[in-house]
Amino acid sequence: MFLEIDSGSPLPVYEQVILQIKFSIATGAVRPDEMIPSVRELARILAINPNTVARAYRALQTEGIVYTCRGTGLAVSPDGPARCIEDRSQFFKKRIEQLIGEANRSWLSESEIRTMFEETLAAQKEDRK
Amino acid sequence: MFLEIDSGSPLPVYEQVILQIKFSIATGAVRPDEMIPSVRELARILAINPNTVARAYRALQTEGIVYTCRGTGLAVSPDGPARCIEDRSQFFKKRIEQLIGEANRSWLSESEIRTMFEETLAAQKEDRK
Amino acid sequence: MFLEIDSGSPLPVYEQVILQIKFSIATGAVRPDEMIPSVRELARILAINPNTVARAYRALQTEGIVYTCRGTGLAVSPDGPARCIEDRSQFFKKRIEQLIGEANRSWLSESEIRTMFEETLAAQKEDRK
Amino acid sequence: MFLEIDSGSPLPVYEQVILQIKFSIATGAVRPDEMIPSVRELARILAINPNTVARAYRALQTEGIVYTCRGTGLAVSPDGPARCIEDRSQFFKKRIEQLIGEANRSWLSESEIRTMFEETLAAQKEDRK
DNA sequence: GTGGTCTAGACCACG
DNA sequence: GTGGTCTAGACCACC
Repeated sequence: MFLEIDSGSPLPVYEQVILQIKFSIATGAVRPDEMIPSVRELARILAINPNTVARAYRALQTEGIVYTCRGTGLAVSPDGPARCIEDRSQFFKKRIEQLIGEANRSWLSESEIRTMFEETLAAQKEDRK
Repeated sequence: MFLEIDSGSPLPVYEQVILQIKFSIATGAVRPDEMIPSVRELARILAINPNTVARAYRALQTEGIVYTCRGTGLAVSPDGPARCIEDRSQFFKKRIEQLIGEANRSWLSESEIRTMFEETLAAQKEDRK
Repeated sequence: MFLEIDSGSPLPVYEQVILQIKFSIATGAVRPDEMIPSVRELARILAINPNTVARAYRALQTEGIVYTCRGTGLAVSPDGPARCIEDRSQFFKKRIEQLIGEANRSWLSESEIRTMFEETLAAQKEDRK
Repeated sequence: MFLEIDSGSPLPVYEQVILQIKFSIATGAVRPDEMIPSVRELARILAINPNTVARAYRALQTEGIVYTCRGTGLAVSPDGPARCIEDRSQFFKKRIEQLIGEANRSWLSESEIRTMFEETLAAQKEDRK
């Protein structure tokens, strides 16, 4: 399990934690009934306030992605992976829809936006090498 | 000149106004030294708070995209179009970088994100027919 | 609109706030599209921390009971009343089921538990006179 | 002696154990000077943490409901039954008072709450058939 | 050790 | 003025 917080992102930290945990579950890094890091531990690792982590965990719990084992911590729900894969998909679909919607409203042509997209994709691919 | 506000968007209203005005200038809908709508008029047309419009106009002014004609209103600067075209480009590049950055952090593959992008592009194209 | 917090209750304060707001909506004290008290105001009235109120309000929002008017506050959703009436019902049904379940497990007879119930009902009725 | 733990209950497990033991004593399933199950045995039977059972037993001991037989275990005090019957009564009275108090604060009418109560009573009676 | 609640106070974005 | 985020630190219940 490997989490990454981008403090420069417009997304609030607690939402990034939610997403990253979901992604970890979606990719199978944490399996059903396995425990996720404790609030305090994750807070220490990410160097953020435990309350921020707790808030993210609370959201995951009310969503039914994880469940509490009283006194011992939080574990991934049996149907967690399926939901997380779906969520990830939905998340990016929404973002892309917004992006393209704005492009349309700004009269950017289809080919212009596609070019930008492909260029950025290629550039980031290069970065990761 | 044709503006469109999406109240459901995560972008704050005043930013949408800024963008839409810039886009109008970039596409040539308003030309240098032409006047843009008054604060009150635009607020009425878009059914939003005049303060919000005023804030957007203030930003455009400090950016030098528009200039004041004492007593009569605001007009597009001579170098407005060039700057707006550049801004629009920068705006979308940043958005796309964020999107792809998040996709990477979530372990979404290049082909998955591209598929989503192309599907949404095709879907919205269909909608506009 | 009239809210009452019982600091001696086993229910956490923020949940009491959620319930009381829901009850106010259920009984029609606040109508759809009407605004509910601001976070700071309610915190002052109830003499609790604004964060506690904010947490309750956040929950109501994610439940779709209220919606945000950016920069101005929170208002009751169109379908808020219906949902709140249903919620209130569900809440008490669950509590009663738990109570009677425990009574059964403790081998308390039906008549014994009914007697207690009616006595308490009568006693509290007397109190309110 | 027959104990039942509801892991979905909002009551903590150790309290459920205390209650169930008390109820067993109240109904005469275990008589004065008879021994109650050992910590390990009960933990095994209920499939819960021995620490949880130990905590419940400690509470029963400090309340004087049970006493230690050095080296052999715990037995019911001579005045155990009387105290347990009283405790059971007090427990349910408190619960009912809370329930009706909340119903009042939520503006639920006397007849509404009574109807719910009687319906649940009838439903659970049906279930046990 | 675990999560959960609550307080206090700072800062930001929005209208 | 509004809500939203984040930090810091205290206290509690549970296992």
